[in-house]
Amino acid sequence: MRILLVEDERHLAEAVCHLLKAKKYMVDCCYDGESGLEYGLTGIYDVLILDIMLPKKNGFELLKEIRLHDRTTPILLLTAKDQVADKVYGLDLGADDYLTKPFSTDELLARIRALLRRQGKLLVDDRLEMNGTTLNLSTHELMYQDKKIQLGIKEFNLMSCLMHHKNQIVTKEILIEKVWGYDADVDYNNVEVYISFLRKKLQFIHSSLRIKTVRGMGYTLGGAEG
Amino acid sequence: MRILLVEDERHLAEAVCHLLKAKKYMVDCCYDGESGLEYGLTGIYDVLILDIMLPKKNGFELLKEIRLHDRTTPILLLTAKDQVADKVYGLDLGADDYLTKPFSTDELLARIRALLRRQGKLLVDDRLEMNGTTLNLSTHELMYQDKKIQLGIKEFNLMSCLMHHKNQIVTKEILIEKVWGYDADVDYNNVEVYISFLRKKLQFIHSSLRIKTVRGMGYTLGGAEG
DNA sequence: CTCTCTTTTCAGATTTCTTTAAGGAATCTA
DNA sequence: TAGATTCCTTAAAGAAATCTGAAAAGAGAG
Repeated sequence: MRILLVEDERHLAEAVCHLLKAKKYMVDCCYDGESGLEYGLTGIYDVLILDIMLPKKNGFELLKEIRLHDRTTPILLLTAKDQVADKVYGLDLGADDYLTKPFSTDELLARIRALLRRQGKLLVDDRLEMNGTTLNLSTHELMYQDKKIQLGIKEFNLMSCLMHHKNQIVTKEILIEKVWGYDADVDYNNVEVYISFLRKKLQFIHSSLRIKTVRGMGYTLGGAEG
Repeated sequence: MRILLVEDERHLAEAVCHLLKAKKYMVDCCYDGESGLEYGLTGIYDVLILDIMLPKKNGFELLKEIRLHDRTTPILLLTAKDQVADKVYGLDLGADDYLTKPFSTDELLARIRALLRRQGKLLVDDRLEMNGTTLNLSTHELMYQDKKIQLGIKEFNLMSCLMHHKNQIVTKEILIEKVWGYDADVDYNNVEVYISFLRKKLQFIHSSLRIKTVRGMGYTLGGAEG
């Protein structure tokens, strides 16, 4: 799987590039619209990620020109926050999806997987694993040895967040942001309820993972002993 | 299976279109090179059938431009007479096969089947199999042991899509794209209704397959246990 | 045109997920 | 240890997605 990233903010580009490579994608990165067009037209990419605000040629122009010649490669747009108009315009021009900055890494990866899946392409690294317990990112099944159980969407997001931060403390604020969204107004008790659900399901499949609570701080996912 | 036919002789186009539909292919038809290009580049077709003599943009140009962006979709050329030069030129440009007019219907169908088979889109004997349940791709019959039942075209496309993605989740968006077409504006409920039809038919033949719903995501086809 | 089969639409029933609420347990503080 | 705080768990209300039967609309054959 080869991905083209066109993004002029070096920091962000670097970070995303690193993230994608860690997920076993091959990534090329451009920092302006002109070179983006050049690379984009080669047709060798499985997904294109385009920022809207770009030097030399903005994301819309880029998108338009690429779509003149290539209607199929999935394109993901990155827009600044709250620019709904941009979103609509971009989708009209032929983008397949969009993501507003700032975005979470999970969100980005999920969108990429969705685009690839829609194309019927094989996914790379489609599961998270920890101590023998596996979370299938496309079916949302949690599995340990031969037992598995289906997670709901909230349970799934919670679990994947914990697994991404294995052995680290994850605060309830962070969990709320990942599971309910950036500006959600949700009681802490909701997190507690879902943690409870997850613990039950982990137990059900006899997983060796434990969600430990760190009073006043949050939770950490770890093995049975620690 | 979706086929694009680009042919300006209305009579012939009509006839071929009718023939293919009778064979349960989904067929779209264009009458000139420009719209042919537009449709051809969508990438949703399993086979492209291009006439050489076309208004606005002839078959060779069309072929060339399509092959710039899509090297895999099988292309069958229709040439006027026994123009060996045309044949060679066409194959050089990336066509997969050619047929000289006039041709027999059987001949056309055989070429199409051959192209599809070469792509691995059809199994050797024209059927998809899973856990003892088989879907006959040419008669559209669903069979388990000695019981069988006829599927309609929509039911069939749905079923084959699920069988192609066995044990994976298939979203309603994807099903709509595959069954109703890429730009179809179809309510989710339609998918639900047809899933319901299929479940009834699977039950009728006592198949061991089950269509499991993954709430908020889509469906997956699996064995009885789940 | 009529009949039949397919497809779509609609609406109520059903299932599953989410949130709220409350009592009890655990942990901390003074 | 008493009292305060935080967390756990369960039950039940509320919301949303899905299922499904039936009717309406459409398409094709004769």
